[in-house]
Formats: sequence, C-alpha cells, structure tokens
Amino acid sequence: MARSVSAMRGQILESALRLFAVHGFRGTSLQDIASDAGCSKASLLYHFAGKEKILTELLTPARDALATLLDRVSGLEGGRLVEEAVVGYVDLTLRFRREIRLLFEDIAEMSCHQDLNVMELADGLLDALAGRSQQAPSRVAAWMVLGAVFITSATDDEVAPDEVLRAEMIRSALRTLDHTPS
Amino acid sequence: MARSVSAMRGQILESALRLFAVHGFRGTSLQDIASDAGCSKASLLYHFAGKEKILTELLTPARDALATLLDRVSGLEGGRLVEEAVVGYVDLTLRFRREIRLLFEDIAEMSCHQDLNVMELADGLLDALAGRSQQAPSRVAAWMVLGAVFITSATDDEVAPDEVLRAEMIRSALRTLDHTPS
DNA sequence: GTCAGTTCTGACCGATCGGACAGTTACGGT
DNA sequence: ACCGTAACTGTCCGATCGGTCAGAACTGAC
Repeated sequence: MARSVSAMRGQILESALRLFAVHGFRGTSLQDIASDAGCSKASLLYHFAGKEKILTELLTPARDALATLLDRVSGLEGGRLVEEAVVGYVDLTLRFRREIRLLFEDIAEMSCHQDLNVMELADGLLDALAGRSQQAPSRVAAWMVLGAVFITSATDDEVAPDEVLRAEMIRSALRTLDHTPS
Repeated sequence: MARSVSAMRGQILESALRLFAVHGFRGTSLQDIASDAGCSKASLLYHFAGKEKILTELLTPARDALATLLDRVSGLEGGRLVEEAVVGYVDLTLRFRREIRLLFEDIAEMSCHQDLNVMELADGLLDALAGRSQQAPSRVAAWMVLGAVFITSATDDEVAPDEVLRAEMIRSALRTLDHTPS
C-alpha cells in the first residue's frame, strides 16, 4: 500500500509526537510508533534515517522559532530587550507545549512509576505555595515557583554562589507568589 | 571479597547517584554502576531488588524531606504558610541538587546529542532574559524565569485557561527579572 | 502493457539490557 | 574446627531494541 508521498511521513511524525509526549522518547520504541501510525517499522526507517532523526524533526520547528526570537531581540537593549524576550519566550513555549511535554515525560514516568508517589507530594507543595487558593492565577504562580526553583537548583554551581542563589530564589519566589488578584 | 555489611551497598548508591547525574537513569546500565562501584552486576542485584529500587533509594531522602516540609506547614495559613513553604522548598532543592540534576540529565543528554544544539540557543535566551547582565542575581533570575515558563507551559491545560496562563507567566516573569541590585 | 522509480514490508541480525540462579568465598558465633 | 549465614560472582537467559536488506507492491509516465 504505497500511499501518496508525504501522507505516511506526516502520520509518522504525528504518532511519534503523541507517543513521545506520553511515554517519553526512550520509553517509545520504533515498533510503538509504527503500530500507531499503521505501518511497518521498516517503513519508519525508510522515511527517517534513525530514531533520533524523528525527534530532531519534531523539535526543529521549536528550535528555529527560538533562534528567530533571539535574532529579533539581538538589537534591543534594556527594558525593551527583556520585555520582548519574555513575551516571545512565553508565546513560544505555549505554541510548542506538546514538544516541551515530551521532554519532561521521561522524568514524569520515572517519578510516578516508583513506590514513592512524588506526584501527590508535588500537589501538596503546589497547594502550599498557592496559599491553599484555588484561583487560577495563584495556581499558575505556584507552578512557576515550583518550576523556577526546581530548575535553578539544578544549574551549575558556577552560575552563582550558594548564598546568592538561595537569597535570590527566595526573594523572586515570594514576589511571584504575592500577586494582586485582577 | 565479602566486605563489611553496608560498605559495598553504600558504594553502589554513591556510584549510581554520580552516574545517573551524568548519563541519566536510562542512560546508565547496571554494568556501568557495577564497574564504577568495583563489583559484579550480580552483586548489585543481591543488594537491590532491581534497577528501579536503586533509584527509589536514592530519591527517598528527598521525598521524605518534602513530606516533612509539607507536614510542618500544614497548620499554617496566609503569609506564614507561603513564606515557610518557599524557604523550606528552596533549602530542600539546594540540599538535593545532585538528585534533581539526575532527573534532568535524560533531557539534557537528549537535547545536546542532536544536530540541533539547543544549549547554545538556551544560553542566548538566558543572556536576553538577564538583559545582557553578567551579575549573579540577574543570571539567577533569568534562570528562574526560563525554568518557570518552561515547566508551567508543560502543565495540564486544566490548570488555567490559556489566556490566564499567558498573562500570568508574562507578569510574573517580568516581576522576577525587574530585580533591584543589592 | 511496460518500465523506472518510489514506497513499503517481512524476516533477520547484532547488540544490549535487566534479571535469574547455582555455586563460591568470607565472616562470625559456638 | 565447624557451620550457618551473609556477601559476592560467573554464567546464562529471554526480551527488546535499533537497524539492515532483499524484494514485493504500488504509482505515474510513456
């Protein structure tokens, strides 16, 4: 069943993106993708030189969009620079939510599958950070603080001395959470 | 060479934590850990029921620390609640930096190994978010925004409507970056 | 119909991995 | 010295995975 040129190719990418976003890159086999896309594993490797090439093709649009953004703000300075970078970055992450999710799925799958159900605790932490509020803005702010501290703590030690790191994280986190309801 | 009771066990955990933090969980084989710890792969499986159990044991202290924190703030409310939660969370992440890093290494390895060198672009974005500043507080704030937006965009759609999500992310990010130098 | 080129597939391969198991070595109590 | 137990290992196994390859199936141009 030799279909039209790009039909199967597109279908493969679609299936891969969905499966990667659910089971992660390493947690998804070529056979999984092939079955979902409705073709043989060999057909995958006819269209793509390898498993990594599929991932590359999926992430390239996001990469290009980021490069474009950086190019656009390269001539700016001061407040304009920061503002444009922030808005552009936020819009970019929202546009490529599925692609970002697939990057995290390996972590999520790893944390959930264990005896230690971290997710329940994460919910508790989220509640505390949001001050037990159920309002959407509070929840979003809590998520941001959770992610910000989590990722920042994983940076190289050379980014900043521990004292600065700690002080800045606490200060920024409290400012983020002290939102004024719209 | 049967050593004392927990000597090899501890060595295994140490090697595993280090290797996981470098090559990720899935990127590290039992043989890798065994070689690094100086024992046989079979010895690993004598001390630990399986590969996942090693990871579980490595993450358990962090999990327990988080549970303790949540228990401690469970009786608090309002400003005290948020403040205690933030400080406790920050200190916790700094204490378990290596454990957090290992969670990210699968992502990092995946993003670097590709043709698309996202890391270079990430550096550029970091520069822009920091307003081209090289000061430590600015760099930390930029890292926090990068992580906050990245993780928040990966949350379930049900956390908040897209409009609220976008507005809140931009607002919080700008506040975080508009720091007053100490 | 013919034929060249694209698309697709079944069967197979080598490598790797997590894990099982029987057997060996070392240790500590008696 | 003896022995039960804990610590450790060499070897093997089944499963899975990414990838190869020769050839079949299909398509469009002539």
